Amino acid sequence: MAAKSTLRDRRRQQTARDIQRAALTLALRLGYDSVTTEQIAAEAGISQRTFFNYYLNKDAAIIGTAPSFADDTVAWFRESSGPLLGDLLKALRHLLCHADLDRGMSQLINRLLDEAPELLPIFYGSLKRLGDQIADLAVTRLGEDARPDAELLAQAISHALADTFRIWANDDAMSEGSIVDVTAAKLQTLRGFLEQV
Amino acid sequence: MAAKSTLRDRRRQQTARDIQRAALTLALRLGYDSVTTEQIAAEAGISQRTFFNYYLNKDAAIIGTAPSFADDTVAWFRESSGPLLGDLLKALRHLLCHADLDRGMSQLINRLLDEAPELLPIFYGSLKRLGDQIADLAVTRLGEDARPDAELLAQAISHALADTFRIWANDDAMSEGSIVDVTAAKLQTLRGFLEQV
DNA sequence: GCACGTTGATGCACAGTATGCAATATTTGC
DNA sequence: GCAAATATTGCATACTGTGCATCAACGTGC
Repeated sequence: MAAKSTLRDRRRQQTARDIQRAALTLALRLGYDSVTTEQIAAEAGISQRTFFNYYLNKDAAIIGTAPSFADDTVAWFRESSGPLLGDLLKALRHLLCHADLDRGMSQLINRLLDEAPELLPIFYGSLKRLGDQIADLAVTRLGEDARPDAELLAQAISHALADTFRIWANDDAMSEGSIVDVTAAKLQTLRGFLEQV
Repeated sequence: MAAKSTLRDRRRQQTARDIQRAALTLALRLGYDSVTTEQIAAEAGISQRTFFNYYLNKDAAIIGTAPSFADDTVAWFRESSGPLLGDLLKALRHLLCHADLDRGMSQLINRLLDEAPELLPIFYGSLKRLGDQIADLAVTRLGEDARPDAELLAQAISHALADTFRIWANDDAMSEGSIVDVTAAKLQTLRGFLEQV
């Protein structure tokens, strides 16, 4: 799952980042709608056709590619018998530990989201992939019948995580390690609301 | 906010439904990707240009237009001092009461979602509009500072509501009145998960 | 280091989405 | 009925996204 570290793969990853950076800076300068995929490709030094080899669409280029759970994390989760939410958060911790987060890029995304809130659905939608993975994990414990409930939980978690990312990106004093802690706190706030029936 | 019941508005609403029905049946018959907006327009008896006067894009035509809270519901909510979640659910009850739900159309949507799960994001995304309204309501109680938390709560509510709609559409024995009850139950299940840290 | 298989980059053609604009038809309010 | 307001439509156009064929670059086994 990790990069194979051959020249080809390193270049591939570099190009993917170049494209994302180009997309973000151009969108910040000219507005997301005004920027064309052709411009982004030009700025990244590739052809438009190659742009679509890297990202399925313009949205995806802005957000970049979300990380996935490592196989051993999944294996650990299936075996563990701790409390569900606690274990899910631990799995997230592993994920974030191995993914090397780029605060600079996150800040660009944040600035763009501030200027163009209509892009928020894209942002949250991008976390859907991660949310699906969380739901899959939860289903291994709850059983397939509970998938809708697992998805509801997973969606709440990934939403809270997305919020936390925005906080982290804008607060240099905040460590990567505390991301999941803040997410957990947000989820407890949510729990509080759900009790007020 | 409700239809002004002038000839023009009745026609407008009828055309909107015709388009949605055309979009759904064609998508079910031929597959969502294969259907073009031109085909949908033809099936609905209008021009392609008019199609885009009614819906901003192809996705929106499939989902239709989500209802909004009535002004008096909003007014009531601001004055009420009941528990937050309870009042939000009451507001939803009012909303569903006044919106005339079309089970047939909902069933079509459901069948389509079963065949093409890749459309689920569109479906949940369409509830974002409703989620935003719920968040706005909640913010009138919690204050603007708590908007991220309000949005987290609102998103959980609208997700649970969307799930419930799917159940309701496929279960003729289920009454409209019990929709919010089932939604509330789902939210309590979620609360249970959030306690398992 | 060389030849061969694999993978990536690119140009081109093309179908489809979506918007602006101007002309035309329909509805409404008076 | 008539004028103002609003809806529908055709047309031109910009842009997104895909399939396909070709060419260049890399990796591998020898």
